[in-house]
Amino acid sequence: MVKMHENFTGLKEDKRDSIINAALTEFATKGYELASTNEMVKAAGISKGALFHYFASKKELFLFLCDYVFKVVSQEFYEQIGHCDGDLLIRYRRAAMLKGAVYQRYPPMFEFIKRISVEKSPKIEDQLKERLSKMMAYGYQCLLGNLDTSLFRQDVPADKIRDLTIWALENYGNRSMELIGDQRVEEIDLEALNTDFAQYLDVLRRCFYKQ
Amino acid sequence: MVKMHENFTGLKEDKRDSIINAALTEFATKGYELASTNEMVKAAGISKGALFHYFASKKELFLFLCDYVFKVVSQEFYEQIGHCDGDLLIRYRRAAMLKGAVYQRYPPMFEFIKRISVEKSPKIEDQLKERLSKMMAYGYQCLLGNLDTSLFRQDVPADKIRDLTIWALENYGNRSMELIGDQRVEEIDLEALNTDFAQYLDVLRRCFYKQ
DNA sequence: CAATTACCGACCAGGGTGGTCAATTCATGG
DNA sequence: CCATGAATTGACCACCCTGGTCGGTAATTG
Repeated sequence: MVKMHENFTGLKEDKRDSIINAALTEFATKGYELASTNEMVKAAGISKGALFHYFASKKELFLFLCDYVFKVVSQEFYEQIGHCDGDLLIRYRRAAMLKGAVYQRYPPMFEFIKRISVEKSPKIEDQLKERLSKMMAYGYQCLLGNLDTSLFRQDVPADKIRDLTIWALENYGNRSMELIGDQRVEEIDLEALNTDFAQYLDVLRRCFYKQ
Repeated sequence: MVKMHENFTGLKEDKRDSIINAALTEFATKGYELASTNEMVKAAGISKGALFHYFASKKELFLFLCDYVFKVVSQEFYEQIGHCDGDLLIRYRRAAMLKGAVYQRYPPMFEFIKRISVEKSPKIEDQLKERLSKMMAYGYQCLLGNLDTSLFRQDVPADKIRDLTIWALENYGNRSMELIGDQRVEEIDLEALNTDFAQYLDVLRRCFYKQ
């Protein structure tokens, strides 16, 4: 009898992904306590027995997903942005592209992250908090560390410009996600999305940066 | 036997509010289907029988809350903003104050609205959608109708400035809500909150408006 | 071929669901 | 003071879903 996780990590990629995505979706939409393993196996197209063959318990599955998500986001996202450029807007454009790539493979991942960052179930609280704070600190550092604020216009505080930029673009990102949320992955018009995004970036550059 | 709602609307104000807030919170955190009437009565400090003495069913309670929330938001919020001034930033500052006032009386109200705008339960879908779209249209018109875009700088598109402003401030609002979410109502430092907010508004005015 | 592993799904006890209703408390007016 | 009717209670209902088990079958391996 091998360790349980090895049963799972040895699975074929598409099956593994479908289980991961089903579980992420369920946890993301209902939260830890109310998420149903029955719904997960139904959505993933496997049996109940199989799921508990891979993971000893719901809790173990959840924590595995956390670790997995954090690993993916760190490798595919944070590490690709970090310190690549001091220009906040360039960094953010890069972030948007990378986010799209992750989204294509694991659509529910960001919803999952959003959910677990407000999760309050005592059964997993401690272990989750620990993982989250590590993750947040790393993300914050990669996205906002080492910023070249000398690019900003100098007649207003740089930190305010930074905050407003992040907030506006975060909201823009969420709206885009919602808009494309219904469509199938193939039929998303990435071209149009990018030019639209570029226009907003251009406005921000004009208004917030030195001319 | 009077009509059920009249039983409820005739209640003493504090009792009524505590029931409303308990129900709003429960629906906001779990969504329609998973919200538990048992939890509501526990949080409101009334008996199960009392709740179903006021409302014939969970569904009727939910729809009552929708109507109630829409009435409050329309009267206390939208109508106080509408067309008061063409300046987007002035309008938004006013909106923030009003939001605070509503929040003091019904803390979970905005969470409830956020939740029902993504609610998908088929049992209430039609009736909810109808109410929501009416509400959205009215809110949009009051907040963004009749804007004086000639105040904006003219070298970038006015609609982009409007969008970015709204997004940034919306996010700012959410963060403030989260920050004060833990504190009790009395010990919130409104002074500090307002000056902080004013600083961000000032930056936006400097960067996005004609000088 | 046997042996081992991967997987299935009916099944379990326990707990939560929206809603009911006989019984009790309360308020009011005579 | 009681009589009356309304407000309120909470134990109770049948039902559904829960996380997890386990005897069995199918597939893989040596």
